[in-house]
Amino acid sequence: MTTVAVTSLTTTEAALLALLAIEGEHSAYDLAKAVERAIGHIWSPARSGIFATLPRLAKDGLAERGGRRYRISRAGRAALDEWLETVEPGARETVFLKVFVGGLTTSDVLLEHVAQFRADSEEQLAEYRSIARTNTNRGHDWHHRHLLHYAIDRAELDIAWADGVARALRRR
Amino acid sequence: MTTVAVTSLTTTEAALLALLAIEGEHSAYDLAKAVERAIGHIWSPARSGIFATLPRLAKDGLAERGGRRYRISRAGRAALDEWLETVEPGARETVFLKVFVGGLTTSDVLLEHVAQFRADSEEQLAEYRSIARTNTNRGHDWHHRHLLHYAIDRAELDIAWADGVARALRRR
DNA sequence: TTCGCCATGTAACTAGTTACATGATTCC
DNA sequence: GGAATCATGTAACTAGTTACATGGCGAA
Repeated sequence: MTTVAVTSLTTTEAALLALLAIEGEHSAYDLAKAVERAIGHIWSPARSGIFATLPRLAKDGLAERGGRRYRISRAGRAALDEWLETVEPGARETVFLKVFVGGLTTSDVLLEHVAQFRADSEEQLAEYRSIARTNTNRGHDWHHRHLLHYAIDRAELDIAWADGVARALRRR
Repeated sequence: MTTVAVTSLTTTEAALLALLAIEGEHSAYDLAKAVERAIGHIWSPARSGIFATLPRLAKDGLAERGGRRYRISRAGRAALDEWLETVEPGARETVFLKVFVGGLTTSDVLLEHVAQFRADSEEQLAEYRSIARTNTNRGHDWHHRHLLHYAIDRAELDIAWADGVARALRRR
């Protein structure tokens, strides 16, 4: 009988595994540089966090260490795949990250993420619209209204983005 | 010679002080309800965090405790005012919070926050546009491009919002 | 040769969370 | 009078941060 560790990845762990999967073997320092250049616009762990996370990945068997360099292991790739394929409602930031490293998975998986993102945004939009109907525009409501408008525009932007990405994915 | 504690407020502390300033005396439980109803759309501490924070505010002299109820103290109001008036670059979420409770400060202060927010967004927009020019749309760049478009649209939305809020504030 | 920056980490802290515990109240 | 739910908290954990330490190595 084998025991399977079902500990799911933190976002930082997933992002680093994804980087290792994309860019191959790297040292912590190099990964920190790589983060700063690219993925950091989406997910940006502190340099010290990278140095702390990589040995943990190695200890857990998700990465292999050779000297100061790390590369993703077979188990790490499996964990990463599971993370990539797990759709969860309300996880907006991780959807962005998953699309960013979307080359590591299939269009079908990405479509599921995008669909969930769209559904979440629709829900938010409905809620904000409902709040807007009760806004009196007097007193503190005057200020709140600006944020409501922003939230509504933002939700609409999110929906349009989701639709655009979905169309592009299906066209592939 | 007097010693002044210059410990600045955490976002949760500021949000709770602002709620106390707006809604008057409340218990932790009532504040948790109030958070859920309104300000929670912008800043949403866990219920247990509220229970933990209020006694700390009282200990620090920023709130006065009567039984289980708290109200903001003179020192608390001063700390809140300073928080409200402190403009810092790149603090997007707190700008939303400050606008939300904007009735506690002046239009001039809010205009400064909004101007900083706009400047931050312009900077982001320029950076993302510059990245977009180097995007090849091949391989991983194909995926990155979707996020770049989103980031650009988002920055443009932010700028338009800042302009709209600024106009409204000046019209008051 | 010494000054500074590159590369690699560690230790302490922070702001928050989830999960649990427990007395008081209300409803059937 | 027992069950649910309200009201109030605490303890342990988490994912991250900032600030500091330190050895090597290249340039003036």
